[in-house]
Parts: sequence; C-alpha cells; structure tokens
Amino acid sequence: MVNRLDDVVDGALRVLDQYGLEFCSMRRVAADLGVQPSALYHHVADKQTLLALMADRIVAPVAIDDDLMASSHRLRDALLAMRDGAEVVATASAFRLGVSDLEAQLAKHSTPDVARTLLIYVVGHTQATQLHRQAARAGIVEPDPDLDASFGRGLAIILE
Amino acid sequence: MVNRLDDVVDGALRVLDQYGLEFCSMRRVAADLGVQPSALYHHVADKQTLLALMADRIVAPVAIDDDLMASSHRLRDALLAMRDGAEVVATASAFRLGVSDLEAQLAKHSTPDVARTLLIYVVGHTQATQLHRQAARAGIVEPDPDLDASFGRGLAIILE
DNA sequence: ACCTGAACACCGTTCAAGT
DNA sequence: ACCTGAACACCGTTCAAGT
Repeated sequence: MVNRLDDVVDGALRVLDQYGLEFCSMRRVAADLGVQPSALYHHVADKQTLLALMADRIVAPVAIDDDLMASSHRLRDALLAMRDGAEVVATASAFRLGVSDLEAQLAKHSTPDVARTLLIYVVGHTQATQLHRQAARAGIVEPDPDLDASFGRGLAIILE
Repeated sequence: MVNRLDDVVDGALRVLDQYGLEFCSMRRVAADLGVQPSALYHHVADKQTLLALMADRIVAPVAIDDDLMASSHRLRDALLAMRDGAEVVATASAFRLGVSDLEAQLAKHSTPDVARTLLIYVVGHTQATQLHRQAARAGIVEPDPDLDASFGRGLAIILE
C-alpha cells in the first residue's frame, strides 16, 4: 500500500475523531493505515509535526471575513466538529502567536490586538467546552446548557 | 520513607518545573520521591487526578480582588512561575467552566461573563507565551519581546 | 519513494504481598 | 497506612534492510 503525507494526516484525523487525543498514538495511526509504525517516519519527522499538520487541517476550511462575530462562530464550529479539536489547535503551532495564519486573517479585518484576543478566547472557550462535554458524557459533571450562549456573550465583551 | 498526599504533589511539581510536562511521568515523580511507581496509587487515583491537584496548587496563592487588571497580572505571574504552568491549568479541572474557584472569585468582583472571558484569556495568552518561549529557547522561532505588552493590551480590550 | 522487522528506552496502571 | 515487586499492555523513535 502506498501513502502520501496527506493520507497520513487523513488517517491521524480519523483516529483522533474516533478515539480522542489521548489514544491518538503513532502506532494507532499506523494501524489505521495498514502500515508499520516506523513507516510514518518516512512522511513526518515526529508526532509533534503530525499534530501541527492535523491542527492546520482542522482550521483550514474556516473562512474569516469582515463579520468577526460570525467568523468566530465558524471557527468554533470547526473546532467542535473534530473530537478534541480545540486542544489539538491550542497545543500545536496553529496557535503560535504571531505565526498563526488565523491570527493574520483576523487582523486584516480588525487590529492585531483584537485578532489575538479573539483567537485566544475562541480556542480557549471551545477547549473548555469540549472538556466539559467529555466530563458530562462521563457523568462526572452535570451538563451546562448555557455554554453555547456563554460563548456569544464573551465574544460580545471582546467585540464591544 | 513515608509520604503524604501533599508530598506527592510537591514532588510532582518539582519534576514538572525541572523537566516539563512532557517528561512529568508517574515513574519520574516516584523516583523523585524515592519510591516505586505503584506507591503513588496509594495517594492518588490516577495521573489526571494528580495533574488536577498540581493545577490547584499552582493557582492557589493568587489573590483576586477588586482590581481585575492587577489580579489578572498576578494570575499570569503565577502561571509563568511554573514550567508549563498554563498548560497544566488549561487541561486540568481548575479550568472547568462553572466549577473553577478562580472563575467564582473573579465573578465576585465583576460579572460571570467578564470573569469567564478573563480567565480564558489569561490562561490562553499565558499558555501561548510559554509555548512561544519554549520554541524561542529551542531556536525554532525568534523571540517576541512584545508578548508581555501584548498581554496587557488584550486585557484592556476585555476590561474596556 | 515507501515500507518492514526488530530493537531500545520508556509509559500508566493493577495487584498480590509485605511492614 | 504506606510501600515493594512483578507483571500487563502499551508508548515514540531509530535504523538497517528490503522493493
């Protein structure tokens, strides 16, 4: 079987969505691709690099435009669409201040400081939301139905 | 040698500060305490629980008062004082929306929405800062001297 | 270019047993 | 109450070698 880098990222995202970040190991991704673990290192330098590529892919389809409120909601939706999506993005380089493409896009439609504050807030709130939902699903905590609305209210505070 | 739960958390924080979250394993913490890995499970249910206790301890000395700007800076300083401090707090339960003691403290001096937005921002910006500094130390990226000031400007956006 | 097979140095966690 | 010793089922990564 022949794989390209894109196939490896595809497989990694499949494993992430199915099993969660905790179980998204190089060995599982390899198994998903029907390949030995060592084969992944022909495509990718290490796990961190693979995670960065996954983060880029999660965030790639998000369109940023003049409407920062709507753009923020689209970003949140893209993160929520993938299991542990926000945490992957928060830890990987898509979040690197000053290097993130997302931050640059947001800055084009506002100011650098608003862009950065917004990006941190959206990823952070979504990460907390996914953490909370996971805890609620496990019965550790009662579900909070206000979390979606809470996101919008925080957004309004940042965007005046 | 006899250890209490507090000694275990102490040891874990020592290992965290010295080696970073990536290498803060149960086995290393045990070695730091001069004990077998299995001994830790007499004090703590699992690693996640230990991380939550560590997060609580990192955040415990932070005083929250009327001055939300100064309080936010104190929280940031406490996170920066511990290697990977922001990431530990972001992942552990100190960050759980609606359950975090820090969030409740902040809410007493403002509104629930401002408190939550502030908490997410401070932890998020500090996490990105520590990520950036680590990358800069490794020579992967050039250091950004504006990060400290950037924090204050984002804070001002949230607090009007 | 893409992969296998085998190895190395690690993990978190459990559990019977010791003191 | 606190810990040991041994085991189980895993990790990420390297590297010679194959096609």
